[in-house]
Amino acid sequence: MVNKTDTGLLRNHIQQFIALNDEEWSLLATHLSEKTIQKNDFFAEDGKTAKLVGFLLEGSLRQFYIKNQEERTTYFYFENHLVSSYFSCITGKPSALNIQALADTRMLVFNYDHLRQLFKISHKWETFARLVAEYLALGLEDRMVGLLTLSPEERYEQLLSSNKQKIIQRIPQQYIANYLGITPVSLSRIRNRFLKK
Amino acid sequence: MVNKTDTGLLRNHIQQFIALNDEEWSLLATHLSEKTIQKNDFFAEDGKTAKLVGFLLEGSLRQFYIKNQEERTTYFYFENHLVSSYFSCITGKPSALNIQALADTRMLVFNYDHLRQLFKISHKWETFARLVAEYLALGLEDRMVGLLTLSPEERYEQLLSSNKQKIIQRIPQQYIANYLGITPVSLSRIRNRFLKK
DNA sequence: CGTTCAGTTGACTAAGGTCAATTCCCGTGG
DNA sequence: CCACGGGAATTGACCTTAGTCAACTGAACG
Repeated sequence: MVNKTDTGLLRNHIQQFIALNDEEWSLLATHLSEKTIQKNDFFAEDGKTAKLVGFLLEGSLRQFYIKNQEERTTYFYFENHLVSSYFSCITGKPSALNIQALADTRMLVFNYDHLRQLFKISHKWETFARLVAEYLALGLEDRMVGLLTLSPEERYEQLLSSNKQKIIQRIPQQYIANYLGITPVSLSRIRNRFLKK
Repeated sequence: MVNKTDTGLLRNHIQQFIALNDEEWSLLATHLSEKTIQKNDFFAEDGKTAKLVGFLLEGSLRQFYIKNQEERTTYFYFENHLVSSYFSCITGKPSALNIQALADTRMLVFNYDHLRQLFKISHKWETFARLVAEYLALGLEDRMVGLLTLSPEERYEQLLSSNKQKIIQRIPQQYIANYLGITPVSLSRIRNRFLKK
């Protein structure tokens, strides 16, 4: 059911945060399973409590909130990254956000509650959880500062020159606009202005 | 030098995150000292590596970035809260932000490196560090979603109806405007529109 | 070929930014 | 007690840019 190549990718990913021997790794590895999501189906949905953490093997996902019937995209996920409705997992409350597959998607999944057990009994897994939270906070800070200090046009230019080329290459323009906090129409104009420079 | 009432406040604050017995507490308590900062002086400064974590006893501080010679306020600190240039502490790199006293300020301080030692040897302090990071990430997510989904006017209304009354009451309007991502002139107009409703 | 949906373009509107003048508030010194 | 100075906040005039709505284009697909 779960193949060794895939679990190896996840292990490598986690080992960017902490060093693991086989025994420590098996604490999580024995609880992995595989999950596929069809394009446009949801990994997490507004109002539902999310329990699963995923590790993306193939495909991509889009994370968004809904405010006044409008979507606001906050994140894109690609291969080799962990995916979760983080705040629902750690608080146990219903998710306020949606995570939807932009393409047919394959992932390894485990239950966050199991991870929670692990970091109660294992200092090392607790360290992992800390580092993930710190990593997340760093990313959020970055995004917040961008929204606070840059105009939509500057945010687009920053995206172009960032290491997030995957977003430019693989995400439809309307979602990129949404991610930048503007309408698709405005993004089109910004691109137009930008070409003329 | 450090009085028991003050350290008690910090212990209470930390115990909102984790339970501590006297021995565990003393691991940190023995490394506390007091620090005062005059109004307009800095607790952390752009370009300098920050090592200290503070616990605010009296006063208030403002945290801001500087982009194109303009300040962008991201946070206000009040009594009974931890203060630090978090990302400088955890990464060891120079701080990108400034933390400046808005009034004469008194705090307890300890060195982040000491805390880092603690969570290497103590699972419980590691848990504390995780919970702080999670708390921070939650707050940042909230702020980011606000910037992405609300207009400046809506952000101001949200601030009014939030549990952040201290900001309204104690922070000069120009800094509030900056925190909302707008100019003082615009905030003044928004307030004016708001009164007429 | 049509159908559909993403992206572009045009005309108009709304809201915040900019710059400058004015008012308000508060503390200081005569 | 009043006059003055300085900083914060307000107000007015004008500018810039994103939003809205609608029409149009173009590529993908059956």
